Amino acid sequence: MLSKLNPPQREAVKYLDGPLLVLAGAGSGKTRVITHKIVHMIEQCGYAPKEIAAITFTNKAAREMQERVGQLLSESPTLKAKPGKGLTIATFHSLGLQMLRQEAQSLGYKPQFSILDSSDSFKILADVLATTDKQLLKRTQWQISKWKNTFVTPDQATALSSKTQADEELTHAAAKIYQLYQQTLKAYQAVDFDDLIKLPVELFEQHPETLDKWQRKLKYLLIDEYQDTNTCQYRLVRLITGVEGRFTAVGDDDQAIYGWRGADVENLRGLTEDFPRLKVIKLEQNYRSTVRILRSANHLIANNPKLFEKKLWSDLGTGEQIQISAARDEVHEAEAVIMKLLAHKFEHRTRFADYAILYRGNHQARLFEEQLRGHKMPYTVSGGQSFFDRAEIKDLIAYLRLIANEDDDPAFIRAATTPKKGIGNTTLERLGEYAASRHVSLFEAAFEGAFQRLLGQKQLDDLLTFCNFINTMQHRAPREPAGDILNSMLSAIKYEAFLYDSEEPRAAETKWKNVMDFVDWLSKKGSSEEKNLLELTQTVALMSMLEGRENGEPDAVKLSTLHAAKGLEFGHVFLIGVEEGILPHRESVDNDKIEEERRLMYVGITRAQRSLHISWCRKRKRAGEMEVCEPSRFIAELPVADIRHFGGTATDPATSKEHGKERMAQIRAMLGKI
DNA sequence: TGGTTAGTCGTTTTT
DNA sequence: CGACTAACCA
Repeated sequence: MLSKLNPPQREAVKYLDGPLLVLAGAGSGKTRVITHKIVHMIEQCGYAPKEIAAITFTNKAAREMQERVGQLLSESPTLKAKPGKGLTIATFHSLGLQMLRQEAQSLGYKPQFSILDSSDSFKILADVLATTDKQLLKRTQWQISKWKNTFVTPDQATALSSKTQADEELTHAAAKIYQLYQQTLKAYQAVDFDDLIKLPVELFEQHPETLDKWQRKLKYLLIDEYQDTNTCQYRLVRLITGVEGRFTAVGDDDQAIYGWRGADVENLRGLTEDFPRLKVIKLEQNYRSTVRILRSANHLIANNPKLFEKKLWSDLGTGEQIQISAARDEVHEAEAVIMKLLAHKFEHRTRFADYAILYRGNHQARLFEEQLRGHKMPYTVSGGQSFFDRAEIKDLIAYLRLIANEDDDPAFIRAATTPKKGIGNTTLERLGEYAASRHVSLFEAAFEGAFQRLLGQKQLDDLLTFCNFINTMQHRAPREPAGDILNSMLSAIKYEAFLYDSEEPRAAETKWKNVMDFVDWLSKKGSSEEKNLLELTQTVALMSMLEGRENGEPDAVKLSTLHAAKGLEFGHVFLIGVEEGILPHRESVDNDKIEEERRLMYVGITRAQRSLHISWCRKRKRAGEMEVCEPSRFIAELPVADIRHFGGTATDPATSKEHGKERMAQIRAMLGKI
């Protein structure tokens, strides 16, 4: 097995004498190192699968790694009998969830606590702050998250704020809100994403015996995308792997693109200080891209200060020049890119799946989706939570959350009111007031006689019908298959009829299809992992549907944000909207975040194996108004010899129209022949 | 209580 | 331009 690796890769796989940091440039085979190391440890070094945990950054990466390890294990001649069962391959968040679920009691939570996504916690904050000021709410949310990730308690936050002057009042207010927010979460028996990492850390620091238990359980950690680790996650790693540092961290400082989420590249440097015995291995051979693509990437990233010196090289041939096209506006850009893609596909006899269209912000996908649909081309959009953000899915999840955890008031409110079932604002307001005065959940309050006397007969009947329904589901959930319960729940609440009542037929149809997809996916997951509905509910909060749907469309053009594309590779990449204000994003330009934007561009470029097309618009519609755009400064940072402009450059707009037309006609003619 | 309508508001990236 | 909200009627 090791013969398939190059010398530094092999060294990284075999090294188990102490903490190891693998600095792996883009496309240098870092996943390969992790997967082979896992198998090597099981096969050659006597590790049991359940003693190893590999931590990835996204669910997608986790699933991919799971597959690759499974593949390697099944090929292994010595391990025929032993499957990789018990092996942990998970994101930080789902590992945290696993720990939290088992240790919930010692933190004052029940095991079936709810997990809130950022929009849930946003709503809670809006409630607590009693404001609709989005800016303020966003800032507060960000501040609280930052406090959580640096282990500042509400009390400490209050003390801290008195030292500063400028936004003392603001910070002080935020500290107060922080406290209320935490109390609210506890009352709902809910945790937010930050808590999933933070609470295990606190637990381990306060209960050495629990830490000891987990240290003995997880003997070795492999961490992917280490440059994206935040301080909290790093602390968790240090706790689990102990002073000996039983871990391999794999990362690339040039691909650090999650600084805004609290990830700190300093954690990479911190490793060398915290673990003096740290061994560093560099992987510098790129197995992915042509020389031109790689040279462009290197040339660009050379404008950033270096943390670790490394020189990536490739022997995959020079390859084509990088094409840089200017489009008249964003509609033309989408049109031109799709045309170009079709022509390219025809010319090179490739598959749809060989192409990716990458962009900075999710909304940029829309026009391209329209074009792709118009041309009947198969495509998939990856962009994280979009599926779970859909109203119809959130509706169902609200029911699931309430069934699993009756203290979850936000879920109660959503489920009680969608679809409408005669429970209106007045009823809920009274219920809320009563529940608050008695310090119980909405669900519990509904059953109390003192409250029931406050309602009219019809209101009470409607409310109790709903609560009794939830009660029934709570009893059935642990016993029956997830799929059965979901289906009977859907018919009980008449969800399909509700959709067709309140939507256009077409919209209702797609929504209902989404619901059915969701149900299918959950029931499959339930039976394959032998989990009941209650257990599934928590994991659902951490999933993005992407993985469930990807299987459906084997040969499709991939649309993805640059963030979501990290770790993936594509034969041919279109990098779109490469303009000032978008690729170095407006907000980042002011805030000293240019370097991270450059790394984002770097990530985009290095996704490409064979060809790269960059496009930008001379004009773009923004909030209904046409706005003049400039090409991104990053385009000027590419090596001149490796790029070729189409449709003119920033300083040379004259040729654009003629050339564009000519090129378009060419492409149309070519397509006509098919 | 629930649906409709006329205004307002604002667009990074994700677990 | 479109998504989301707050006041307004049935």
